[in-house]
Amino acid sequence: MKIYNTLTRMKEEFVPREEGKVGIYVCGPTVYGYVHIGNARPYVFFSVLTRYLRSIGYEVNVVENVTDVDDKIIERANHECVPAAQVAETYTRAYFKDTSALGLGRPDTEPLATGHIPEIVDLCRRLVDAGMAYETGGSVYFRVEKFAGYGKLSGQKTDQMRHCELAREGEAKESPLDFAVWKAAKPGEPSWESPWGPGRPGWHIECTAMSLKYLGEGFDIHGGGRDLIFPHHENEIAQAEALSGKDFARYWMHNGMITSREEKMSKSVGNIFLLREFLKNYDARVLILFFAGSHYRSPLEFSESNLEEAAGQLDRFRNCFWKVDSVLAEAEADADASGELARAGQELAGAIERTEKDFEAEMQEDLNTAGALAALFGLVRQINEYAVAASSAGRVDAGLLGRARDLMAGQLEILGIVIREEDYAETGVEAELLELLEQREQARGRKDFAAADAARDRIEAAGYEVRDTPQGPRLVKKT
RNA sequence: GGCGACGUGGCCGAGUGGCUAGGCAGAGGUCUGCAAAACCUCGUACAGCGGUUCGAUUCCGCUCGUCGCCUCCA
Repeated sequence: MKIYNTLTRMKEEFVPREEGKVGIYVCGPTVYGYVHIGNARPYVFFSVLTRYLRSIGYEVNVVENVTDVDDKIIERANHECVPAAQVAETYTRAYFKDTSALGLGRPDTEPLATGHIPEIVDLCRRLVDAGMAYETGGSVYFRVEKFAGYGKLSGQKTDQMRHCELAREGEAKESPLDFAVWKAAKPGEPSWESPWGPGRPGWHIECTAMSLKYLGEGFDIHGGGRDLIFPHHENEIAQAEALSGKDFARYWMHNGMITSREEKMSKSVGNIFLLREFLKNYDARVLILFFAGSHYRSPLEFSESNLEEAAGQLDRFRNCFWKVDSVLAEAEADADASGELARAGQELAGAIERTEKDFEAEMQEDLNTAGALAALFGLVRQINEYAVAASSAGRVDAGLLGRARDLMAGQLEILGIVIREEDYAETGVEAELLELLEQREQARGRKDFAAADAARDRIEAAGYEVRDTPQGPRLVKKT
């Protein structure tokens, strides 16, 4: 398959380090607040990538970190007058809870920065020993000018950077470009013992340490949001490659930003929407479809109308599953079709083949989920068409229709969408509603449509749609 | 100032040197008492200006516009 590699700015054929195996490191959150929609995009996207790679036979190991010690966390803790560790713990727990609610499972390993202090200190020490970093005032800084490859990921040239010439208070860096790998602790800050006195990791070093620990030098894919390219990922590369001289990661994948009101969703702009709030109002799958509807590298506008559109797509899939189940339940199984049904069957068989091929081709092309989705909708149409023919013929090629449904379900699952019977099933409906439905039928029988509609309104108020089919009225749960 | 991306029909959003994206909304039709669901038909779009080409929305250049990064950020 092809993957766009930020490092080379090209789509490249994906060749893993070790045949059949893929190691992926994704930059997870810094836990100083609740996860917002923008944070959710990489989480969702890299889970799609993972499932896709597994579906084509790779053994995938995904590591997604949690940075639970950082300036932002300390800032927030000071602001709220609570220990930093408490802030980190609160939001780490919330992060697991909120993202789990997306129903996408978990990465294989989710290491915490604070659980890897020895590895981080060791990395810092080796950088100092190699002359790539230096200690001053209890902090350790990376000597950017000593690393020739600096800027290769972001395309930044060190001499062109617009940087603050003034060192911040307490910083005595040799060059403004240098960045902290270890920060001396100020009173009251969380700290760990180190050869340079009590301190804590700088931002960036935790990702280098943990990715190397869990995936090793030269692992396959490193991912995260575009906004991490510089300085975060650039610095990760510097820290790792300054020591080994070897490539740190082979492919760098970056998702585009979620925007809101045409601007990047970020706390500083004040246009964030929390994932937990979203999930109160929408099905998680609406968000997943919303993301899948555009290419992962493109910016994507988070808006009510765009979400409604995704919700409509979810409904379309759901209705298709409902129709398949209805037909399989109500039509007589008969693989020997003739006439109209035979023709529809042939078209469906063709659609199955085509969808399989198209979906695959789209995913192979740098995970073009929007194209893959389009392929799926083509299958939906063909399934619906077949269902109409089968329903009116009263016969169905159950094997064929079942294959179509399984293909649809399997591909949707790769994208992160699972549609279950309970999403539309009539089972478990309260007797009262069935009673109302019966009343409606009787009213319709005597052409008392006012009464029939009143009964339907009450059913709908209870959360069900009434769909009249050739086999009689059916109830379908509303979304 | 430097680096990078993008500008597609009413909206969202793929893609391509010549051949239907898809979804939503809209119009008409089929079915239906109505509705819902579904199916059928309908829109000939690619910011502007040049250039390359037999032919460009697709390649190149310029202009305009939007956005991201260069500071914390998914």
